[in-house]
Amino acid sequence: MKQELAFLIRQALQSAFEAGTLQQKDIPRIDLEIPKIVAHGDFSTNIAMTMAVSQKRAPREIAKIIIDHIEDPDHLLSKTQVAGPGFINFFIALDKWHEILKTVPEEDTAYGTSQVGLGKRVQIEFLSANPTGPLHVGHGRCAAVGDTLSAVLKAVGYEVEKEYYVNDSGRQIRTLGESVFVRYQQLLGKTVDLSAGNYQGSYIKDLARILLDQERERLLGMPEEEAVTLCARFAATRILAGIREDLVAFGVSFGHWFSEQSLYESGTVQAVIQDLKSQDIVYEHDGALWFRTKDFGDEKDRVVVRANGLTTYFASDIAYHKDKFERKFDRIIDIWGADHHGYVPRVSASIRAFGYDGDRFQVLLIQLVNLLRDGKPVTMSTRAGEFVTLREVIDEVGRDAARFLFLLRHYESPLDFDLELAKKQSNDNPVYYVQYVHARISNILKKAEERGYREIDWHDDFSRILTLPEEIQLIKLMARYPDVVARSARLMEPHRIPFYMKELSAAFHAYYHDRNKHKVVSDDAKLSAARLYLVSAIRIIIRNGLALMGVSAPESM
RNA sequence: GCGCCUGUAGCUCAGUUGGACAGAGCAACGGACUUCUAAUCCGUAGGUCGCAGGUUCGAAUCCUGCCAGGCGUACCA
Repeated sequence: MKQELAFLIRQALQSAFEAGTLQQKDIPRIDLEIPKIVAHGDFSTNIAMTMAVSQKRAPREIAKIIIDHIEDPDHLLSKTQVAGPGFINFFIALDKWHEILKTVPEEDTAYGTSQVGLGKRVQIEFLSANPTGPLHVGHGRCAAVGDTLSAVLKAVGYEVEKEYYVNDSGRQIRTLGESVFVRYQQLLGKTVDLSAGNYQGSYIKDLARILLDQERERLLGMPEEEAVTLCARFAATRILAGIREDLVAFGVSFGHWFSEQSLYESGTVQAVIQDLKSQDIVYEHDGALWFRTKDFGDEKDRVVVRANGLTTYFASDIAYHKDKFERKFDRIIDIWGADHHGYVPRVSASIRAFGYDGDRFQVLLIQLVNLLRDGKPVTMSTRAGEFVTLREVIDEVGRDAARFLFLLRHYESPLDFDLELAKKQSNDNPVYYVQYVHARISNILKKAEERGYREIDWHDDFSRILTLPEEIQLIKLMARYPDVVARSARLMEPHRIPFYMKELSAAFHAYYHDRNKHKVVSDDAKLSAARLYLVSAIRIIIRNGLALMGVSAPESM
């Protein structure tokens, strides 16, 4: 509809140019927005004002000329007007809105989807929590945002691949192994203590106990190095399995799990370093091997191989991102916690150093979650073992509420997550407000079915029946949904979905509530059919939107 | 010090790429259940959009400088 209107305006400009009523210029970009005030029409454009300078004429004059040149063979518009300093307001003909209502149940689960992604392949890597401890609340936000963004991108026609990068190599894994080995020895009566750098959480003890059951005292007879390696591998595998279970409970699935260790085992990291050497992108200094990231936009050069011969985390990340590009994605999106933001320039630099198009790579930085309990901050640290797990949150608050709450904020804003509040609020939580719409409509449809109304097909009479301002308002809101999804995808802002859902829900609840004025199922069969069609369409959008968020749509509550 | 993010109603937050008188939920106050489910609805009240300049027809939005908070600034991951 917006596109149709933009097309009409473009044609009007063209014909004004040809008629000489406006000076021939390039046709500018046409911005159409939905005015806040109903009296300002369904769409509004500031085109006349932006053209005022180049045309050297008053905006209102230009607006008038454009309107005079608009040809509208399909009768899309019912009214146009020049307003304020030079806005052109457009009023869409009523039956055009009804045409959109008609399409909602026809398109059903596809309503809201589009093809703007053109089938391009996008890879989205998110969460990627180290397998050194269970997922905690902060991870929940990344998981919810990443998963919903994936769904949104898929809805607008991208081919989306979700990936989890498993940091199963390096020092933190070794530390994990050491921690477990200490606990294991303690269980066997040895007097060894955890060092400050070790993982303190009680889950380490649990892992040691399971290990003891499996291996008995076998590890004591091994060289320590070997025992720690065994502990590390055992623990990481076990923890990763737990993470997968938590993600199942949270409703998040990944198409690919990419192991950091595999980059070493296949020799990829070493090959990449050789490659860098031959291209003179790295140099030696103080015994270490440095990447010339500064030449590619980073503030300074970065170490790839330390003086002690060990590679840095950056080394495998270079190899990893090179691998991503070699997998020929059109777009590569990384979602990281904001505490990693200093890392962005060096990864981007490494990508450009290989000659890849840096614009195809984007990083979304999710601001951190501040966990509160009764308004007081709870400090979280995986290492110190002080954290609230995602699993606990799912169990206490529920998956639907948790996902909704995580999405209800722009990802660039820090999020205060108060556990007690989340539980207390569970009754006036926005997620129930939206789900309640689905339940209410489901109930109406059930009742209607008892009275003989089955699947209702569109009838052209409906556009003459559904004419109450509230009904038109609802239809206009429904018509906006595909735009909301497209916009959410383009800006990579999943929070737009729940905000829209709340708005649509509010409009429905208000409509539903005034049952004296417009009860859906009444004695008037035609009217009932039309309104049943309307509410069915609303239910479809609620269901589709909740699906994008990974939130269930209950039949009853 | 430098870099990234944030600052909008008492609280939690939106704000359609610079538009018309700044919006919602919660909290406060006053109302609505003989129902297609009140997990709902209607109304009242509440703002110097952190501060100060600048850009222009027009700024919460863009630029500059301050102020405040968070995060980062390793041959850690």
